[in-house]
Amino acid sequence: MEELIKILQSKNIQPSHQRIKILEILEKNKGHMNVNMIYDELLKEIPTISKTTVYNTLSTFAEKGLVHCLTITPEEMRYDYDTKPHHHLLCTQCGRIIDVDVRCAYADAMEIDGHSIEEIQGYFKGTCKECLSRDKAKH
Amino acid sequence: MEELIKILQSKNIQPSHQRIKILEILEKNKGHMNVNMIYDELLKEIPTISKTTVYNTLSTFAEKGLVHCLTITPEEMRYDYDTKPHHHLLCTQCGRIIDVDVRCAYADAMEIDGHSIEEIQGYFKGTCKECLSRDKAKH
DNA sequence: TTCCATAATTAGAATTATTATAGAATAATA
DNA sequence: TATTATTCTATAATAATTCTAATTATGGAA
Repeated sequence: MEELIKILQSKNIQPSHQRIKILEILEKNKGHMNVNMIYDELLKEIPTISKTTVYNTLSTFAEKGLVHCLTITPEEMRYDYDTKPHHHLLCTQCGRIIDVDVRCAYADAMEIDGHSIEEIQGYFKGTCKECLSRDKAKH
Repeated sequence: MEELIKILQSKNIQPSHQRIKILEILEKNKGHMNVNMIYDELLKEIPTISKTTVYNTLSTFAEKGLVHCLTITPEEMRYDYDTKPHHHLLCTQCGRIIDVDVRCAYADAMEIDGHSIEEIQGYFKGTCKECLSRDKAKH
């Protein structure tokens, strides 16, 4: 709790009740949640929470570098609390988004072809190993 | 014209009037068009074209491997007629999506961490060199 | 050519993520 | 306490995409 507040303050974000709870959810469910997942979790603790607040808070978090926005699934935004450079696999069978630790030559590059780089997004579409072995078991 | 038909047939796509015109537009405007850009171009030639047809056709093209879908701009899908592996830069200033020819170690990989890979998407967010030099000129 | 079956196209409605807006609640400050 | 700024909420607006049902085009067979 105290730690969460410190994290917010270190990023110049005023630690409101809602923001602390949203950060807490991101800490717990290290994953790639979308707004609805976060909203549903929040409802358990703050029944009056508004979805707009979730959107606003996540925008603020993204601006201040507390989360990364993932545009992987075309229909919705995902939020990644892990801001270290890494890639993702979107499993086309089970729909999960899985971290992939690739050694990307451009991970720390500041420019490429004369363009300046602020952010790298890399992801794969395919079938995750769990789905692969489940498929195999069927034969 | 004949060539466009051959391209469609080689991918097992029936060459209808609409599909040929859409392919023609993709050939001409090698870029990363969204549905509205394609739709607006089409209107000049087929005033009765339906936006649903554009969506359906592009889905078909993507299924058959004629185009790649780019989920870079969060608000809309982009379609890339260049299906050779390459990356993209989204310029946060002018909004353009620019091809970036990176030598990615995973470009031809079939699997990673035990997951099987069907598709790779890599892109950068930053400022393109044109915007950079325009900014410099101002000082 | 004419008929038939199938696939493609169309228009409009439905869905859904996200943003905009404006008022209410809360916190900060003096 | 009074004032002010910030945050939060509910609702409406926007816009991309999908769904649906009816219409039209297409290719093959008689």
